[in-house]
Amino acid sequence: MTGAAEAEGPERTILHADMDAFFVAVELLRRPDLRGRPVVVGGTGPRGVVAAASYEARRYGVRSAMPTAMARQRCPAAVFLDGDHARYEQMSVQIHDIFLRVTPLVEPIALDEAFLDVSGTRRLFGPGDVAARRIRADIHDELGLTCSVGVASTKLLAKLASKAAKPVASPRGIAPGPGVFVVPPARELEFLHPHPVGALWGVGPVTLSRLARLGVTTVGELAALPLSTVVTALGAANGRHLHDLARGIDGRPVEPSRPLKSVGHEETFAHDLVDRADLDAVLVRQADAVASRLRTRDLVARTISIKVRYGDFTTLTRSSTPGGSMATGPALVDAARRLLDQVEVTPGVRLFGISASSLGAAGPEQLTLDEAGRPSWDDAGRAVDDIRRRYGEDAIGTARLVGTDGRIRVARRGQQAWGPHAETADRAPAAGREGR
DNA sequence: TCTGGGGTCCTCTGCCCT
DNA sequence: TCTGAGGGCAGAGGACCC
Repeated sequence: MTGAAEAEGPERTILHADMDAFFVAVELLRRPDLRGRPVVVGGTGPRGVVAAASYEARRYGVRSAMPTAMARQRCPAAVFLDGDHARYEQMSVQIHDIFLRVTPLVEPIALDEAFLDVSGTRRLFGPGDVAARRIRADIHDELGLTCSVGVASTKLLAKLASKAAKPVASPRGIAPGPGVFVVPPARELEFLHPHPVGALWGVGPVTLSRLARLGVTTVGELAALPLSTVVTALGAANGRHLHDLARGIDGRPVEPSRPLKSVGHEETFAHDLVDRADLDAVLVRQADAVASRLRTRDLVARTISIKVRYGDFTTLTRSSTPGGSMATGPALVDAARRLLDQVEVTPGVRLFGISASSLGAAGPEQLTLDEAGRPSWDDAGRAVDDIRRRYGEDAIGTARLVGTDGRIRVARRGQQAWGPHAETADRAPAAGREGR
């Protein structure tokens, strides 16, 4: 199967391109001295998690999403680096541009991976495996990064194929992967069915244990079960979907653009917060960031949700749809405060977050007679956005965003992507306690 | 070992209305 | 007038993805 010539036929040809240890690879571009060493990128603070590990670190059992503390135990010799989300975003844009040279049908899945539908580009670029090799070569030559590409007729198979194309790290060493892996249409089930059932998209720990109770451990075993049994165990929608996937049925198209459904910010604190005033400062900062991102995309929200996670990890959410649309910081703050009022904070809050949903396009607003002719909060918000674009994110903010050191602290997307930073671990309530 | 952040989608429940 | 069925919607929570 590996590297085999692509079969002829009317089938779709879908590529799944996935960068190898992406965040680590980007860091190695500026730290080439670390090549060949175990490197871990992620949150280096007390509650951080691993975002990516070099293959050298994976030999010691370090995996992404693992608590950093555990990674340090498994591989004390590793170099631990704070992630730089903004830099990965920049690099992701360049990768995306390379994908777009091959086909306009590119569906980004994450910063470092995407599906590409190349069914219609055979005349220009040749069969799928040839297009895949071209993408690999361009990314390597122009950006200095390596990626693995799976080629198949469906998204699921292409994704599994890209995994088969990757290097494999084990305690014995690192086995290089083929880089491109093709699943010919005639051999799809032969490839798919031996995979562990957890390899299916949508099978997490809970579904895995439910399937284990049915004696199912491989995709082939799931495919052999009657649909009714699967639906009883997993529910109608999920059961049907997974049963189809297990039989190689996956008609999901590559979707280049999907509308955004929600915009949110959440933050885990280095130490649990017990003071309502501290949480309020976080709430204002997050609402400010969410409002700014809504305005950037010309969106308004009808629903606001808050999320509270306590020290024992129990998590609750509260949401409301007050009527009318929200896109300004003050509107989001007011709505979120009303929700926070319903929640007990004294047990100690580990994580707090705000999310805006039921999004729609921003349009002309119906003003009251009192509001007409006066500058609105929306105008003020746009002015703030403009000043931040010109002079930096911390150039302006509400009084509530000013810290005890007099500096303005603004929440930014991905700023704290993998847990609280080590250097901010002891000053979690970042903003001051003055009112707005 | 002790569990991030930003999302999407699904299910269940309760309420309101017809 | 009361009651139940059923649809639509909001809210809460769970599961999953990278």
